[in-house]
Amino acid sequence: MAREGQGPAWTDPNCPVARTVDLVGDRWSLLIIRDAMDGARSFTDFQQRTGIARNILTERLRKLTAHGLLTQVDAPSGRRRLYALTEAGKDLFPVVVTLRQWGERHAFEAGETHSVLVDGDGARVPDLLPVAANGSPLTSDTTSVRRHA
Amino acid sequence: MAREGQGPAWTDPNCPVARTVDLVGDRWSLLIIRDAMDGARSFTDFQQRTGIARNILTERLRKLTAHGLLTQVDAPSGRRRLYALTEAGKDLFPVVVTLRQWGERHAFEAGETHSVLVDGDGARVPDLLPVAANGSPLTSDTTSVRRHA
DNA sequence: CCGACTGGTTTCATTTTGCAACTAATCGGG
DNA sequence: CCCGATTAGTTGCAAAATGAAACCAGTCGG
Repeated sequence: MAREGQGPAWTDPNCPVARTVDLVGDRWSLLIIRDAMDGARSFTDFQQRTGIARNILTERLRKLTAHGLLTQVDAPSGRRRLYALTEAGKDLFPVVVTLRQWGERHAFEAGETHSVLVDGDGARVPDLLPVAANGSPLTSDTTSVRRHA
Repeated sequence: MAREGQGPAWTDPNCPVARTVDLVGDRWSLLIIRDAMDGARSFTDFQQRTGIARNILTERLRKLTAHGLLTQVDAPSGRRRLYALTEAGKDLFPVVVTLRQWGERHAFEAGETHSVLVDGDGARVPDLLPVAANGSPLTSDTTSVRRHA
């Protein structure tokens, strides 16, 4: 692994975007999180849903666990180990939702079908949009990054 | 490259999350997008801000351009080529914001400082939270994915 | 014409990923 | 109690992605 004893080893230590990407910005982690949010619990659940190679899955589950996004819990009956999202893991929900909504808008051709996220009433979840403190919509043009708050 | 002539080659063709991750879910693409949103335009802008290897940057800029997230524009004066976000690229803003906000909440120790996203008035942008059609807050426990809408 | 700068490309070493086969522990019957 | 299936990995190896560094061509300012 890395990032242990001393050095941060972050790609860009004081940018929150970069730190998050360091933790979940690879080809599989976010799909594992997505499946966990959709009810996946066991090693084979994740393996079958994502199609990830087993050794890589092992490594990702360990990494996500090590960074506090997943925990291992003992199954109620039997001795199989199951994985569950921690609070930090569940808190990635807005990230997964915005990724999904962007994909729905831009990664499908006109006629293609795709899965849809719905609330408890079966209604489609509305698009998430950043707003200012006063409620007006924001874009990258109307915001800026202030270094080192 | 790949994903051209015929075969989809998507990791999970009918999941919008997976398609988005296929396009921008690598170590660098989202940081390039982040920097573009923060004003980066030229090859060396991106290279210096991210620290990415030059050959990889070349490849990423081409990939993002090929998929319609960036465009190349000729500079007003001189003949340098510049990159700008397309509408689809700008539309990743909510993704970058949620990644940033998650990082702020979970990827920093108590005392650490980090950059902050502010609106035109200099006020911190409020946390983005998925809500149902009726306005009530949503989590992964109160939503579900309906296959193939 | 000179030297610096920009936007790459090329080469090569290192890492990461993926596949497939193998293993160890449990589980469900019969 | 033994058999075969299932689960959760591990191991070895090949293929692909990444990174560092050197190289190169076309401006640009003087």
